[in-house]
Amino acid sequence: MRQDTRLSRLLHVLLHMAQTDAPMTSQQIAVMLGSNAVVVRRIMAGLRDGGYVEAERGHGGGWRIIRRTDEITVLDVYRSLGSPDLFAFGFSNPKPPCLVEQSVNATIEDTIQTATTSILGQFGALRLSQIEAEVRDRMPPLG
Amino acid sequence: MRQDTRLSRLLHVLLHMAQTDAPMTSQQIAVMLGSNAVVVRRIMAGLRDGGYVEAERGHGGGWRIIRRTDEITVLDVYRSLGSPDLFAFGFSNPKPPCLVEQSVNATIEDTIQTATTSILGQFGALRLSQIEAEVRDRMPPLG
DNA sequence: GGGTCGTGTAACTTTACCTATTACATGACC
DNA sequence: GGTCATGTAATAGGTAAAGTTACACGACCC
Repeated sequence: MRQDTRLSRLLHVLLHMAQTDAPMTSQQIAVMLGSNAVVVRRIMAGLRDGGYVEAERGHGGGWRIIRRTDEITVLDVYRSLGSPDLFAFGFSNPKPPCLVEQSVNATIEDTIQTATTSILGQFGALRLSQIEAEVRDRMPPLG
Repeated sequence: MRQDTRLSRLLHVLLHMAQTDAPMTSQQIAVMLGSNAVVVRRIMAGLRDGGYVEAERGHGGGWRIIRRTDEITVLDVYRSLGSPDLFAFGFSNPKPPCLVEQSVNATIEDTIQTATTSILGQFGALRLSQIEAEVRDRMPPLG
């Protein structure tokens, strides 16, 4: 199954936007992501509606981050995407008449529930500023 | 993203097979799952190769479970499917030159790693017999 | 041994969803 | 007014599971 890469793309974009004051155009971002300007605008729409970024049109326009990186968590970004499915597996029939299938569903559901709590908990605890700090760790020393 | 329902289907089938001595044909199973006999044979192939079920051809043939339900874990069934991806999200470029993207990937990877451990741990601890017990809990009392 | 029933598999189609592309309207600046 | 940029609809592409068709192989029954 093809994976949804929007979350990691958005994080990538936001961190770059945080590094500069100048607005970035969708086209610039698209090149950075190896993607397409329209795709970029599409996935940025949620962040704009969530109040994390701003878009200006015309000459000198583009996208700008309008919150500090310690005010945005990975969970915020995930929610801006509309909280897409986290898991690649699930069950076909949500309300089966068969008791056996009900139990199987309950079992899978329980696992998914536990893992969801774990993942969203991690996302919620992770601020963009922490990823920024990790970037600095990866930077080779200057001079 | 469409979800992979093979795991829950296999569990469902195995538990029904454990309830009877007579072999079940792919067609019977397909009706049970609201699916197709060829699809059933396809997803059962891994269980057969893993030594959990046996298939006999011809008159009176079909699928039979050849292990006790307390000898099979959900993890075994999952592995029989070839350990498919658990998560619907991921990153596009596994080895990006960009330091920022590297950090984002590491962050996502860390979350996925933690959640994978949690999920596979739960799968490994869950025997089919435990799901059977849950089915009994759901049964209305007799008489 | 021919007929029927069942698995085993290959090949193709369908389905669903993210991704990519095209096209065009709208707004902002020079 | 022209150009640059976002906003969005409409359409095509890519991928993987699910569904379908077709047929070979093997086992049982008469």
